Amino acid sequence: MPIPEPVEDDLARVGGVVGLTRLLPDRETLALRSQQFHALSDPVRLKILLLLAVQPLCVCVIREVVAVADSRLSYHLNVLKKADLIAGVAQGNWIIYSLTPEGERFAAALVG
Amino acid sequence: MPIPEPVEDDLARVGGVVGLTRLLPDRETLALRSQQFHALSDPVRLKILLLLAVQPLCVCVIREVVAVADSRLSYHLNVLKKADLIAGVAQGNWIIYSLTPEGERFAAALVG
DNA sequence: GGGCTATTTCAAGATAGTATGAAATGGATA
DNA sequence: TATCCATTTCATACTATCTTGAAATAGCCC
Repeated sequence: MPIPEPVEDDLARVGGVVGLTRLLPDRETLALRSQQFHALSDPVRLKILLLLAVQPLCVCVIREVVAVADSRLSYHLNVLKKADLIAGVAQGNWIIYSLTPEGERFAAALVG
Repeated sequence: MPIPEPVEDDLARVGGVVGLTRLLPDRETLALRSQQFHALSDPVRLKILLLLAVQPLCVCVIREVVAVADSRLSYHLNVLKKADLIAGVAQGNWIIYSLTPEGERFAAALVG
């Protein structure tokens, strides 16, 4: 395979195509990361993450701020939950959501 | 609207629902960020970003490592390009892709 | 110019993600 | 128990994203 020279020189230094391939994370890690990024690929979910970065909130408050239908909000909360970015604990009739450690990491990167 | 007490106390401190709403970025910023996250929500694109974090590469080398069809690779490169995470410069018959500053930011966050 | 190569573009179908409203769940209160 | 309220679940329609193979583009070399 012919390769442009400036690329070829550096490529040799990292062990060629084989060397590059070895630098990549395994399939599971890539799947996990892409799931996390997917969870943040929507403005509604991004808002939720940023809100929970301020403080834990019940669904009722989140709904007021984000202004979407109940079922839609629930759907997006679930996407974030499945990506392990947020978690909810029942408190009487309410559910209070907060960021997981992973969620904190992303929120911090997003703000900073 | 009734609110669970532990939430209500903190909520008052940040200015209630109105205060929370003001903390959120504007629509364009949210759209930009969600586009960036979407661009990274796929294992193939994640691989590409990580590869380009090592060094600039032509499509031919990326294809070897990622092992997908030409048109499919081109599609994913374009998603990353539209999100302004990578950029390509033609070099003779090749196109050499590298990370943009934004792409570097994400790659660094991903590795660290 | 003619042929070769790297990469992109296009159109089509296949798949995945999202919105919506109605119904279900489950805790609280009386 | 009956009722109310916050939230989720479900079914369905809709929309966006992805894959595939074939064709197009554009630079290089003879």
